[in-house]
Amino acid sequence: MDKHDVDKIRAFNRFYTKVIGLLDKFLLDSKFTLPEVRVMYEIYHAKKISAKTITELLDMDKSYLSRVLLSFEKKGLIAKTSDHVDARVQLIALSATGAKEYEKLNKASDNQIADIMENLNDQEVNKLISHMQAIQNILSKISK
Amino acid sequence: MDKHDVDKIRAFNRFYTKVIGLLDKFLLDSKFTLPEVRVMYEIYHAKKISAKTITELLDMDKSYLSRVLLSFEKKGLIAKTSDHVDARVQLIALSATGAKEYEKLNKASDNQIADIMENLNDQEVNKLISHMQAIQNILSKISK
DNA sequence: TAATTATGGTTGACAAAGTCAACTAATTTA
DNA sequence: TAAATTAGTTGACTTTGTCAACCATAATTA
Repeated sequence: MDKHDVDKIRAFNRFYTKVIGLLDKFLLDSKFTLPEVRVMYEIYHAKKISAKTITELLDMDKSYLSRVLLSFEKKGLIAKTSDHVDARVQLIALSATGAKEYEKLNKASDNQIADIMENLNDQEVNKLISHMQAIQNILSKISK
Repeated sequence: MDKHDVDKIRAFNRFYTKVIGLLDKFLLDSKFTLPEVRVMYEIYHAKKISAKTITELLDMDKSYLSRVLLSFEKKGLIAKTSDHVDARVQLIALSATGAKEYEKLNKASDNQIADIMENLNDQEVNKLISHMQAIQNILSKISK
């Protein structure tokens, strides 16, 4: 792989770092921080999940996560039930309130994306998505 | 733009957030922090640049940048010269030491990318890059 | 099976990253 | 030329993230 290729990949990384930063910035107006939103996402989609699994999925420090979860508990957003098989493990789930909050956030985030993509026509959107999927396909070979 | 499209875009964003996180993590082993490296990048490529411009390019708080630059100055990595036209402006450039440090970092970063991409064959690399460029093309219409 | 080691999670103490507002000095604008 | 703006610095602060010690439970092994 030559230097030129590397440069192009790094250029894309810088470019996309900004894109993500732009999108994330908007979340800052919500009641939740970025890592909080990510944690909520994982809980919401797993329905029931251990703290350990979340740290693995998000590559997040367990002490940090513990505090995030504590704050969720105080706000009544999650419920913990202990695992029958392993008493060390606590299974976390969103409460009804938590799920509602998450869905609200999620919808706002969807709208933000849709708003931004307004500037593209259908063909461009289709192409964009297929390029994204192609990248995921190629790169998913690597992380294995 | 329908919900399905939005989902796919957001999935890619999550995916690529992890990719970038993985690549960035490696920089943490260097003498510099992530924002420091980004600032060095801008100074290196502009050769001479004002703090203002850096804040715009990186969307960075000016007070934060000011401290980063201070730390660079203490380490002898940059030199400031005042602008002849506007005495409020200080033009920042990397010192010889600073440029050398940056190049070292940059090379290490290049190697990291090259290492990772080892797992792909030439065709995959070419496709990856062309997908990346296509995305940049499409999305650059938006940020305008 | 008793002692040791490993694991999930919490806590305290801290470091890094980022923000906000007030300020100085220079520059523009009215 | 007085008022408003701008580039950059500083102080005080919050948020984000890390590290190590610790507790309780579980798994391993002697």
